[in-house]
Amino acid sequence: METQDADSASGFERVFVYLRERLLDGTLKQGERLMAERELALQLGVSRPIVREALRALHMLGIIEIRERVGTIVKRPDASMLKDFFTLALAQQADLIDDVMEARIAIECQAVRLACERATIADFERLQRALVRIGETIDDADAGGSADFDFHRAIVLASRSPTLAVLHESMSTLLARSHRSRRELVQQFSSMKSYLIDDHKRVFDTIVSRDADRAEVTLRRHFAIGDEYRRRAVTGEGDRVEARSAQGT
Amino acid sequence: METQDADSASGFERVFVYLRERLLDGTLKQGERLMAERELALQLGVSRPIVREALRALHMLGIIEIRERVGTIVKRPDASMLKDFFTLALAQQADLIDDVMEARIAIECQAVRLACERATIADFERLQRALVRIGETIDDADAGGSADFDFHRAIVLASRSPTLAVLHESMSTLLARSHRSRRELVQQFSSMKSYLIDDHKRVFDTIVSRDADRAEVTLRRHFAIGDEYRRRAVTGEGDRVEARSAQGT
DNA sequence: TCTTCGTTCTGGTAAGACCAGTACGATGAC
DNA sequence: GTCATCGTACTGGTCTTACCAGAACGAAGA
Repeated sequence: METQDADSASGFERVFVYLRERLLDGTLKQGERLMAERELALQLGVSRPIVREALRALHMLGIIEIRERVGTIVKRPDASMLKDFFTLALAQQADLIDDVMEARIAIECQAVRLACERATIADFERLQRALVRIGETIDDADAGGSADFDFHRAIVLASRSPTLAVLHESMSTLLARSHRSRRELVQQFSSMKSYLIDDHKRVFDTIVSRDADRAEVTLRRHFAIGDEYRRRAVTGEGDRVEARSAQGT
Repeated sequence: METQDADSASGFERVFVYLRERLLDGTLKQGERLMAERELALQLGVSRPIVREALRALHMLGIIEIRERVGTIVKRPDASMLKDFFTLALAQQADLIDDVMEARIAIECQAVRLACERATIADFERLQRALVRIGETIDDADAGGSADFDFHRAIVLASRSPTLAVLHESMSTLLARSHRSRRELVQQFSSMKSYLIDDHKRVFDTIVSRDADRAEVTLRRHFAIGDEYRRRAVTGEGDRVEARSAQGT
């Protein structure tokens, strides 16, 4: 007697839309518990499995949290599902990685600008720590890649932007892998060690100086140089070219 | 006799992980159909509703497509669920909108750079069309906001980056609303008309000139000016200030 | 007042069934 | 032999009923 008007749409759609509307119009607020599955099913005139499908869908969206034997509550939105998405999407479309890297550059370049405005002492310290670790792990591809990644993440965190952070984090799986493989080039190009250390230091300095424009330029150049190394590795130019470029820089 | 071996994880988790692995290791490729729900349930030793939950979850991730009475197929990854996410996330955290706007700026600034490298004639034409529409709809908040949005979307499309496009698109709901509300300021600030027309034109010109650095600077300034108008509107400065600023610019 | 216990509620899952279209092979007409 | 038609098997969509185990919470007892 309550839901037969909501025809046309499938059961799942009905439940999903119903819940979405409740979330959008503020009827369901963060931290609140929503109806029990059974009650929801009864009220919407669908079966419980259908309700569960809709809840699972919202759960994947990072909007609700399903606590076993407790209930379903609205949680702080969390885009961690993007991680799964990027990972799976990449598996289907391997060529996507360069594309994602471009998006990552977008995120970080904006982040470094905001970081110049908003970074706190704690952010500086985190950046500093990452910087030190980059120096310490310069000869270790694994730890080095991890340190490199931490530095870049520290930049994003320093931007104090949850959205940028979550987007960056979503790409982390890919980024981490990329950082690591780039680190393996260190064996090939001896000048890379100083590049890795000095260039990150430069980026750090510009953030400390709070000059957004220069920070972005520096970071872009940092990416460009890294790309250049990778390009050279692909085209087969090795140590020989290395010597020249080392003094050229 | 079927499930006790698959320990620890819940039924849903088992199915989800199973499918994810298949997708990651290439066993399931794009366009392929996966097992029927019943068969999947039988093989994994879970009930069909559980299988359906997992399929629904993957569907939300934009990885698979469920065709009624036909089957479930692996499709080209599609991040359109981000739209739902941002919309719902914003409803829960209204303060997130400025944050999302910053992410949007990140996307567009990178996009405009790439557009300078990659834009085709078709992209220029699309930008041009949007530009014309901005001029035509300058007095209409609705159509004007839409035209404005189209222009910015055209920039992202010109970047030829699927990832940037999908991220931008995900924020479209919020952006569209924001563009519209900004357009209402036109009534308040007469100088906004020329700003809207000239500034977009300037951005367009820099893209045509394929000067990435200048394009980004121009676009950033474009955003900054828009922000400035909004700031003034919030602080209550209206037409009075307007006259001065008009000649000041 | 604090502890303990048990009822109740909750999510997790299973199993079986029916519906309505789709896909496709078999059958029949031409 | 070719083509149109027709069944039938299969598929997803959904409902129903039922049981489990742990959490929550109030009542009863120490």
